[in-house]
Amino acid sequence: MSDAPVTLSQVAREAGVSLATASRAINGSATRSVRADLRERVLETARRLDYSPDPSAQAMARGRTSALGLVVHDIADPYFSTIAAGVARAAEREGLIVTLSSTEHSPERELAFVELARRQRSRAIILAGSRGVPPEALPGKLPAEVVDRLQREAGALEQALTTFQQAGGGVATIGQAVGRLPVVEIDNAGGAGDLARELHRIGYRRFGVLAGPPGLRTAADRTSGFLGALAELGCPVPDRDVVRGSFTRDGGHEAMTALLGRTASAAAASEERTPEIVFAVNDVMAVGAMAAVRDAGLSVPHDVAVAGFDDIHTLRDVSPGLTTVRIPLDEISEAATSLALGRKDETPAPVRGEVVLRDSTPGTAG
Amino acid sequence: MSDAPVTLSQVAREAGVSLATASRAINGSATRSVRADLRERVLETARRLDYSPDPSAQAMARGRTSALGLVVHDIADPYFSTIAAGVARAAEREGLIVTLSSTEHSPERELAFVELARRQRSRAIILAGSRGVPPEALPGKLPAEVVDRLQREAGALEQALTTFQQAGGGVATIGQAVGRLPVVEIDNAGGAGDLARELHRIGYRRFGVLAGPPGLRTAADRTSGFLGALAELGCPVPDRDVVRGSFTRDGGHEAMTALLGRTASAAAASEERTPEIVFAVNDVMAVGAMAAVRDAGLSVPHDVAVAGFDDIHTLRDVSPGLTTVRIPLDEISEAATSLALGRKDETPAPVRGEVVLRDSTPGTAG
DNA sequence: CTGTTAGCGCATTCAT
DNA sequence: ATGAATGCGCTAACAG
Repeated sequence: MSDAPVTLSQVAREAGVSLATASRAINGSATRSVRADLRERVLETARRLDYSPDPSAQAMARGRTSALGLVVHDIADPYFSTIAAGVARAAEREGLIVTLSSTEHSPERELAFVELARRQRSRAIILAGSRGVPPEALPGKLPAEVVDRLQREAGALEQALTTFQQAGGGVATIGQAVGRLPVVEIDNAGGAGDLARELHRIGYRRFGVLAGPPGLRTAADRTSGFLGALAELGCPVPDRDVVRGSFTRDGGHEAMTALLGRTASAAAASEERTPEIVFAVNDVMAVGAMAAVRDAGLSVPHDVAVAGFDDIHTLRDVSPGLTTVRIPLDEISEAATSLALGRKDETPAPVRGEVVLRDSTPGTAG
Repeated sequence: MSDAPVTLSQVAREAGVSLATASRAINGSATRSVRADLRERVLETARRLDYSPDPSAQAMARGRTSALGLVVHDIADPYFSTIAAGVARAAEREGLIVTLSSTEHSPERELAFVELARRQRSRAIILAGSRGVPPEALPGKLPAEVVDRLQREAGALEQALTTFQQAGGGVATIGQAVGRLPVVEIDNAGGAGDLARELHRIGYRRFGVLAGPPGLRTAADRTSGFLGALAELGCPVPDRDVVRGSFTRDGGHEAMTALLGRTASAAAASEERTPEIVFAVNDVMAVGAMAAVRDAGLSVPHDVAVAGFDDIHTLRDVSPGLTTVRIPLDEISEAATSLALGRKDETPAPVRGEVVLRDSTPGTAG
């Protein structure tokens, strides 16, 4: 019925107090305090008039909003949507509004959103799946142009985040660090190494890897951790069995299809070089890879075993169960929220995942 | 380096014009216009100073923000995250900021968010998975208390949305209508009926249904559409083979487990009444149900066939492929955004899904 | 402890 | 066509 929203001054007038008092009563000012009976009267009339503050006005007066920006590559990806759920829950508790940006893997959008968050004076911003220049460890040199572009993009992003932070905003990244900014780090290399050792222990020897795209540190770290551990075990993976694909379900499908095609033709010459197990650097890729195996008329794990990384929730429903490295996404997203909001002073220790063996890698004993 | 954001007045001063002129030059006022050379000068200095407007200030001056509110039950659910992706894409095109609320199935949060959107003067709000009082058609009477609560909740939600709309905000719901508010409707009953007829055609006769919870119209409509079509085909489903569960993956798992347990014990007495096929009212429930079948040591479709509804993306990776009713979620979420933004005058025709038969329901011919 | 006042950054009305 | 002035709703100095 009532069209125009109720304002604070209406409440104040109605309650017979000044604007300032009403504000303090409702908001509980840090410095000043309000007599109990007055506060009660204000609160009561506010309730009666169904008052609630205008966030824009508060933002202007305070110089900061109560918005929490969340940046993900693709909200439809279970990995990111799980993170989003955790962040949303934490934000709700803190009374913050979540503003979402699904960048669809575009560095430009990522950057634009960070800058928007700054001028909007968002309280904090959380970056999941952030980028970073790939370490040298990444197998296969990249063209100088590509490295150049990646560096430029990473630099711009870091610069924007730093500016945001200097303007008083909180920042946290999930996955791996961007510059020296706060991060809930995932020990990707360590987890992948653990996985490699475990798979080796249960008997696998001929490995393939579905690596991610250049420019994604997370992917690069997992790849190098995996390959490094195998090399130490005296079980190196030939370059030709490391196939790049995008960090998505379809990327996994394509990479696996390519690998299968290549090894099929090679099989005639020397059967020995067919990977008996393939590690995809994340679960959505692994799931796509499993589909590719099925599409090729083969079966997991009979013809080829598969392992992933992350342990996304939807894995409960894939069959056979996918061996992976469990990352506690819920905890991590909550931790990132706390970190971004300055609830924790220091950067927490890197999260090291836990290897979870399932039916997709039964081992070679049987 | 520069800490404080650049303001319009700084740009104006720097360009040697008044605040008003700068505003008009940058924003292109509706009524007034600006001389070309001046405008160019303003634009140039704005660019040079890296000016960008403060959304809160604009919101206050204009009386409306450029925020688009999105309400979903659970952002981690693939159904909703797909919708979110579509809405995010459309919003990006429109230059709007998406504010997300993952209500975790809480009517109170839903309501709170709608009210927040009003206070915040959001441009529009999109409600996915909205509630509604279940139609009488729903099998099994509900306790009067429950009906009462549901009605109260639905009424409050509709009231809040209507108020928001009267205050100038755009509204669209996805799924089924809330009152007379704009909606991109899904013909749930029709689609479920089509599915029932198709399954009947390929030979199935003994059906079970994993129905949703009371209070969810979408679930109720699908259930009644399915049961109604079967009744017309002379193939009614006994009440005992209609099991309720929550509208989630776990709900499907539990309901299927319950159904299997019940029929297992009943099987001793009369084998005939074991459902040969079970329809879960959405895909995530169906996927949970398939897991339950596996957990019981049985197999799909050999021991029991399964069908779902929605055709969520992640279905590509379940095996065997799940028969379902395909709903074009991408189109729908874009349509809903247009509708909420008033880009379309009239409510579009209800979307009727398309039955997609896959390996989970091979039929009884073989 | 309470009230008065001055902006926050911008769009817009009114004069010019 | 341009500029000066007003106010959006609220918080935070400043007085009392």
